[in-house]
Amino acid sequence: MNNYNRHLITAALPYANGPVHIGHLAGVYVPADIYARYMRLRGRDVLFICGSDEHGVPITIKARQLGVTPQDVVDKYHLIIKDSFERLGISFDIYSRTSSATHHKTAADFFKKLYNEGQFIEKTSEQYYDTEAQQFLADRYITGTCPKCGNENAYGDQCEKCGSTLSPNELINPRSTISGAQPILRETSHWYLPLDQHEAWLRQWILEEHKEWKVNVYGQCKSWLDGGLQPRAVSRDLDWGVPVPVEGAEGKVLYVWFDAPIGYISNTIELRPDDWKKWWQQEDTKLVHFIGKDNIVFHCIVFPAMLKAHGDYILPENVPANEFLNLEGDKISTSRNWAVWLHEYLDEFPGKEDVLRYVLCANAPETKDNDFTWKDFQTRNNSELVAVFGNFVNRAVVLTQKYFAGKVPPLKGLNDYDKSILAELPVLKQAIEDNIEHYRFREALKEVMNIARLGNKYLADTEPWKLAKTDMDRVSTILNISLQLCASCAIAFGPFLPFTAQKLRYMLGESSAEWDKLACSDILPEGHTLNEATLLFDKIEDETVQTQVDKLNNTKAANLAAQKPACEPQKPACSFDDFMKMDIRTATVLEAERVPKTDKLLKLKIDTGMDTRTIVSGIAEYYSPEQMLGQQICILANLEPRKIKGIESQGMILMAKETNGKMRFIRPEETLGNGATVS
RNA sequence: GGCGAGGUAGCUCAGCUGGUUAGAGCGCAGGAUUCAUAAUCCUGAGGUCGCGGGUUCGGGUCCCGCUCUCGCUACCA
Repeated sequence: MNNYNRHLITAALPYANGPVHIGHLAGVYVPADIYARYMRLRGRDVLFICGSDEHGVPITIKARQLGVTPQDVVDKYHLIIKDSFERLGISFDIYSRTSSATHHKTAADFFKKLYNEGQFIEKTSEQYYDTEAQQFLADRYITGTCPKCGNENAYGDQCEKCGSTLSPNELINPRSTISGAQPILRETSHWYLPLDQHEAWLRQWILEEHKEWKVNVYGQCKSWLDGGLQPRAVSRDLDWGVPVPVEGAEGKVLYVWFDAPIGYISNTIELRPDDWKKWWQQEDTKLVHFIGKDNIVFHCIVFPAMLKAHGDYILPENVPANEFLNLEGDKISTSRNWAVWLHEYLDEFPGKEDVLRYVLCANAPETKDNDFTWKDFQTRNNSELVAVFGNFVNRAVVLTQKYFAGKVPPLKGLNDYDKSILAELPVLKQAIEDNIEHYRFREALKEVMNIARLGNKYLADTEPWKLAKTDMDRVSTILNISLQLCASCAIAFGPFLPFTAQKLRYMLGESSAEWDKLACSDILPEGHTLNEATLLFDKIEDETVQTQVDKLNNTKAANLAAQKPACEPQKPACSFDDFMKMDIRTATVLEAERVPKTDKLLKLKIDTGMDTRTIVSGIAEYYSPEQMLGQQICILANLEPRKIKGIESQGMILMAKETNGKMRFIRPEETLGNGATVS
């Protein structure tokens, strides 16, 4: 790190369509803040940049649902997010937003430069257009019948019922959610960033020059690069976002993935209008992006490609991405309200900001998904923060009040044991530094805690309360050392638990916060007056965490009740003639086998009475080939044949399906001859 | 099915480029202690390092196969 003159630290821009929860914190903001605070304490020149990501289709949809403008939505969440970060002590140098004028200009300029230099390719495609609303429709603005499960309310990009990924033109009966009209296909042109053209240097840069990146990051990048990169659209037809700054591009905005990371740059410009360039364009800046694993590809491949295409910018030196945090065994989910929301936590646990920071760091999902439980939260508070750290400080300070009227007593000679204790400190300091600089914050915090553990052991071994009756010189030395250990704690905990470190420094009579003093044996001068002993942490009682667990259980119960599958709503009326077009017949399964390399497909040979034919059906999750053999079933015989996995399927098996997904095939109440018509 | 990441003590997790009796915290058992928010300190029990092969003098650690979990992705007329 000595080759760098400044440290530019970014934390993933939170998307402003909801508040921040513990998953975001553990994955991104807590580690980033620890890193930023640490670098500042070490005297480095640091900028810690973040802000709300406020564009994109989901926000326009949320606005439409609520009957307000997109700006209203982002205003609301931007404030909640910004405020809650501040209260947790996340020390951004700036927390701005992508709807700012600075950002619009920066993003537009960025685009223009790439556009003018021919870094984009232009492609024309057909997309759905709503003639009533007079606009192109984003995937999410189109609903229709899912071609896969028949759900009538599938979105243009995804069916939430069966989970499959769709493209809008796969939908049957597409409808515009804006006007309800049937959209038409119309030509539109968009610009694409040809990622494929950047593949070669990306391979070299990541796979050769950054083998030190975390395994999850490196692995994900390699997977993408090996799969071959595709051009990616940088614009889309939407009225919310940064308008494409090109003539004839009315109604088009920058795709949110393109404008969002530029937010790091624009927020820096907003903060440092005069010298921002040296932060983004000089090789002696170390740029580090803190993100969650869902953002790896953007920050390691897409954004660097943008920066490289632009030409003036440096590339990130590292992208320490964390895995995900689960909550009480289940995936955190905003839509299911399965989360611990930061702003709620701050209200419900006043003064316990550091407890959350501690727990999220101590159990951070650095190498794999981890689980947050309230039980663990309580245990870590009670048996680590209270019992080890808080208790040690309390012991040292109370003993000093008792025997030396609250003044730091002098060192009166060190014995070998004293020396061995003091000798441990530089070792711990080194370990803390190494771990933080390699983004291992969990391990670093453990080493910090070891200072307090060392203190507890020192007191237990030397027993100053016994010596007080016989040897006050010894007591004097022991308490001096104990207080120096407390002072080291006050420094070392600074990046992790800023509020507590502050409180502790006050208790120690405004002791030093300088990182270089950490591990020194003379942080507190002899005779220095301490302030009154106060408790750094309080125990958390069973009832307190039980309340939180109950809250989650209620959420779970509510979710279950809400999900209780009613029936599918009835489909629109269908004429008798339409129905009669369908040729439904009885048939018998003669042969059945799994289609290789698929999870759901069975290939069936059936006797329809008229002929013997092949049908491929997605029922392997519910029926084994053996179970199907010899069964009489009903089929839609005159369905247009279609190739599935290279096999021509000549018909469809009729299945009954519950809303929870369970499927059973239909058969006549009594076995009939094959080819009997069903109506 | 493909790709990525995981599967190590009761629980939560470390174990870097292969090397002496596999570690930590919590929990548990026993002991010590009382300055401290019944906190602390010491000792101990507890693991066939997912399963099976292979390379090696030697494998949680490398290679192959299998299996389970999580994420992304494909198939679903």
